Amino acid sequence: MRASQFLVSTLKEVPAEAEVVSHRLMLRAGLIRRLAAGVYTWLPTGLRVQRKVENIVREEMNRAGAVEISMPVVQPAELWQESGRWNAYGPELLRFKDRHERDFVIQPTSEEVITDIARAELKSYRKLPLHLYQIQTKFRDERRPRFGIMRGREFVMKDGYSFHATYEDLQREYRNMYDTYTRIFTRLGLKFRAVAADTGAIGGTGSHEFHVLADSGEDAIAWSPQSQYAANVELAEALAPASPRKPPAEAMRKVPTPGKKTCEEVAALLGLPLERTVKSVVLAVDAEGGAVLHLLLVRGDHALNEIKVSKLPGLDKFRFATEAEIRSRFGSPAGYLGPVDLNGVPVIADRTVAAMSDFVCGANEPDAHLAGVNWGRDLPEPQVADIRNVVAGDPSPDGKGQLEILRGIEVGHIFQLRTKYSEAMKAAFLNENGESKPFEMGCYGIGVTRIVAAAIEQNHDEKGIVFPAPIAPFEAAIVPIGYHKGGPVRQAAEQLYETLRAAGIDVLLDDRDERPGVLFADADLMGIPHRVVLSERGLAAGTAEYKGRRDAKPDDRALEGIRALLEAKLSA
RNA sequence: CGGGGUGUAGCGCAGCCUGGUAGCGCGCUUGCUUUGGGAGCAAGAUGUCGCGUGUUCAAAUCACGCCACCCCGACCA
Repeated sequence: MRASQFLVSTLKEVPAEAEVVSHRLMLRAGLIRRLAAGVYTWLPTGLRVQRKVENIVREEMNRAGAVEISMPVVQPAELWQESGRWNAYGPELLRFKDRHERDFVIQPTSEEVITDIARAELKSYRKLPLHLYQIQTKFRDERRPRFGIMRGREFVMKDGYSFHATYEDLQREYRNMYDTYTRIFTRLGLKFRAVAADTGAIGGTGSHEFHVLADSGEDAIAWSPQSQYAANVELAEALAPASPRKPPAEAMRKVPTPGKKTCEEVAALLGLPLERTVKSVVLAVDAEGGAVLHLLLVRGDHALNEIKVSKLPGLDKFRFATEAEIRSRFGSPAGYLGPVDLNGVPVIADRTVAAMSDFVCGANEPDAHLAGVNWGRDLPEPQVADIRNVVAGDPSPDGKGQLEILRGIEVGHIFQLRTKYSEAMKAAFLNENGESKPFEMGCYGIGVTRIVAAAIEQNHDEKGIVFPAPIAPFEAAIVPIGYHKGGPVRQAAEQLYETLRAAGIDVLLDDRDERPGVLFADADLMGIPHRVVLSERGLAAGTAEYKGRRDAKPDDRALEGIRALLEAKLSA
């Protein structure tokens, strides 16, 4: 591609709308332009990147035996009513009426349509298994679109759905997809990790997320360097401390703590480490006859895990208690609450808290805390559960090593749906015995457009994007200095351009009539991985200058060897 | 949806407090010079000051309403 015939639309200054680095760089490098909140035009440079991601995904899906299909973006409401998601999905599902006042949606995913296809086309076990996928525009009317393409409302997703006669066969395909996703993200040139995940609202049993690692990622991943263990922090189990609880060493006493409401403030006032304090969180469960309050305890430096809490019996529909509820039940404002003398409020202590002795907690009266508190002696032994997020240094749940915490951006998710949709939509096949059975289903998603943003979050520097070669808009750039003067530079540039194109290299010839600084800056900003500079000076010596995007300094190379050099770099 | 903030040229911003014919930088156009890291000089073009209503002789500026967008919290690829 010649830059003069392309649209290189770079920005020196950053539009004020962008806060996160990938969003800023995507705007500056001319990959995208905003059209509405969470809705973006993909400019030619950006679309090249998106297509390269798509093609790798498509190749690997095909290689894995999946078959491409294309389902409508606009789907009739009837199917969604049939699956129950018309009511269950909420306002993120974009709905509208056509001219006949019939209800339609824009697909956020396509379980309904694919299940409808399956029940019509897959009537016999002889047609199973089958895995159908599409790479398609999705729309989710997010509460708050943000971070540019990372959490847009319109985005491109690869969504695949597999149909099986047995659970065993679903599990086989699930492992197949796990391996396929691993190959895809490896080929994309990204640092990533597959983690065990919560199944969330989609339901089903097994589930893994694939995260691109980046410090700016929204998700926290717990993993053990000593083993294969990796899980979303939402899910990772916090084991009970290995050492038993120490016997009481202090007497329980009330200490004045005026105005000190947080564990941090109380620990600082008393000169104690935060690990000696206990944080009290009041949850409410609405029931007939009024809300029932529960007191949950985690160590002062730990955080409550709401997903774990919601899995406790009776707490699946919890909410945080209001200040008024707390005052009337505890006789104290929030900030001074504790588990001692509670007259009947159920207490659930985290495993770590249950193993603490001589700890500090609220006294259930304003401006006072209790110190030297001990289970058994000062208050009854509590109900114990795992209700906190793991932190770095916790023992790995598989018993091997200590956990570390990584930040990640979720770009893929695989689920075993089982028969959730096939039963709801009466999608069944006849087995060998002539019996009608609901399909065992799996579903598998990859956020194609999000991958572009995640790749940039993971790979950038002060000059701009540093794309992995497999998804860069161009694999290499030829930057001729003085192209418009004609002469040997122009001639050599044209010749090299043809040579590289003939070798199958996706190269940009920057033939724009700009000063060298502009050309260099743009090539860096767009993240083109390899750059070849041609100048009169170099050509006189038979050399061109090569620089990799991550290299600190350029190298002079024989002009003749540039093609072989790039081929070697690109196949590495 | 709750909380905070911003809307002035394609982009980044000043002007608003204290009302009086709209500015700066970048970018864009033309010419000359320049040509190895976002050039210099000169001449230009580009604005319903987010929208509406009100106050006023006069509104970018004051008041009220609306809209859009951004940031922080609860969800997801």
